[in-house]
Amino acid sequence: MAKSYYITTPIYYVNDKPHIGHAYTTLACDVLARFKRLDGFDVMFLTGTDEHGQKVEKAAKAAGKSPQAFTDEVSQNFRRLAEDMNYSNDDFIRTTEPRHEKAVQELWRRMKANGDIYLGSYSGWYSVRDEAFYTDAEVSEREDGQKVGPTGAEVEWVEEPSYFFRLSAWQDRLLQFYADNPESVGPESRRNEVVAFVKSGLNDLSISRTSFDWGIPVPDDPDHIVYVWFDALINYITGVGYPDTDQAGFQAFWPADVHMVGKDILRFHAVFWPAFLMSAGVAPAQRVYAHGWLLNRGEKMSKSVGNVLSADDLVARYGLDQVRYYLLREVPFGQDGYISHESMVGRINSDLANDLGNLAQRVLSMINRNCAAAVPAPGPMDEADEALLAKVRGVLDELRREFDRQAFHRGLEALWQAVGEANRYVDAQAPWALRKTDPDRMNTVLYVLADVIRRLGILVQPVMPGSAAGMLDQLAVPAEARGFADLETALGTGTALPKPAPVFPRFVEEEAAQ
RNA sequence: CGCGGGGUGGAGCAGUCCGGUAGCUCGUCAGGCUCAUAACCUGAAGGUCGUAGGUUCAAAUCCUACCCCCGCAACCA
Repeated sequence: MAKSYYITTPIYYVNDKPHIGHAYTTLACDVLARFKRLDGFDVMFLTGTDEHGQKVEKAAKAAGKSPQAFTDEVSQNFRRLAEDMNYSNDDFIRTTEPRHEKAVQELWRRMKANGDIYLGSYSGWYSVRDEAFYTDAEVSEREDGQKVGPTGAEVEWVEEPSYFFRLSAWQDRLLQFYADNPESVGPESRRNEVVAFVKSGLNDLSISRTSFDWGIPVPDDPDHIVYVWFDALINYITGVGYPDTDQAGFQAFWPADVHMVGKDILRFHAVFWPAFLMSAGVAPAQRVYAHGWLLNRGEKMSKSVGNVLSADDLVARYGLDQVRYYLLREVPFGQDGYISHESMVGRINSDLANDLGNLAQRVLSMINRNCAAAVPAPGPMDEADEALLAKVRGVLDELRREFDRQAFHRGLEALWQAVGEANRYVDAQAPWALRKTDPDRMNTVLYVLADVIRRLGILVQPVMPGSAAGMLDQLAVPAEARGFADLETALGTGTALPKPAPVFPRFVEEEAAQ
């Protein structure tokens, strides 16, 4: 039976316009999903949209639509993003689907049956203008005696009945869980934050609302709507068939291998979510990984500053695979990192066009011209040949190691070290000189290089599926011979090859606008 | 007494947990090659590792104090 791998993105709030941050998170998942598929895993890759809540209800009203019609429409933005970015998600979940309502209500019932849900009342300083509750510390008194929130908006003390999750009772079991599962939260610095937070004590969590309607009704108490975060997290098990836990999908894929999240929503995923699951008798996910922010030239992207980058624009300008490569290579995944036009052009021209693209082009051109446009038959291998092949063969294990801990930049670095070796080998062997002095040796060198390019092409597929396919097409590698298992075998000889064409164009700056 | 991240050659970073030749990418300069997308390869210059003390045979790495930068309202990955 194939090993299984289940990876999820957060579900995105429909009210948002997709931006580079959404693209980034899902990209990371897509690369892991593709990597695992090529590595022989049975993969489930889930993304989707979070569609309930007061804000959606209001936005729908403002648009003159029913919430369902409204979400039907705007959730398309995220489906389109998935297509534009060439994501390979296996499913796209919406929290408004019947299967999800069923899962949420069932999980709720089980948690309640276990005594972890009780009815209480939720109170706090509420600002109608901000639509938010504030703590005592955030509220101050104006000269006229009116209480105001941190934004200056007037707040009032409100109280409404609410169901609570007994999170406070889960502190010790959560700490035990983290201790028993050191990989359950990454990167390590985030894990430390989470553990520190839990150690500092946990309050019970309000998990229902009565002030609006757009959401999933609480079982047996339809005046209450399930709080959006509770609702949203459950999508991860809905996606694999919960509550039907006997079903093959659930059996194979749960607990999930990775929940990929932005650092801002780590607490929900690393504290609340495992507690919910354990309460219902379901195993928590094996790992939650919180990545950093992309900073536009060092500044945080925000709507108010107006410097939010869209994935579409970047792709239109630089190319899809270029953007996919750049985002994962330039920024260490667990940290915040700068992105800029200059560094993008640097990566495109140095790494892609000069190093990898040109390697393929120079080798394929020589084969095309000097080997009758077919893969040449090698003679005996010498030490240099073996050394290069050994280096390239070793990359897969490095990729496995680095990608399994979400260190994409490290994995790509290892891959590019092999590219560098290959370019040095070309210079050292100088096949263009061998053409006159020792054609047999030239054939061997070009064969080795062709096989190296094939291997690099296979390895780079998860990150740049389209461009990798282009490289492999030029070596006439059949579609069914492009998995990691095919790295066990060598390139066949004698195959006729098409005329080579550059795979990674250089980025040329446009002339300054007149 | 807020919290967190960070200060390493021109730029961006690794190394700091487990002290012992300061490494990588880009850039700059010089040279080589000419197969290739003006690409590739080699070499060089350039850092008293924020500051000041301390521990040690030895500190970027451990300890103490201090200085500086960034984030910590909302939107949001």
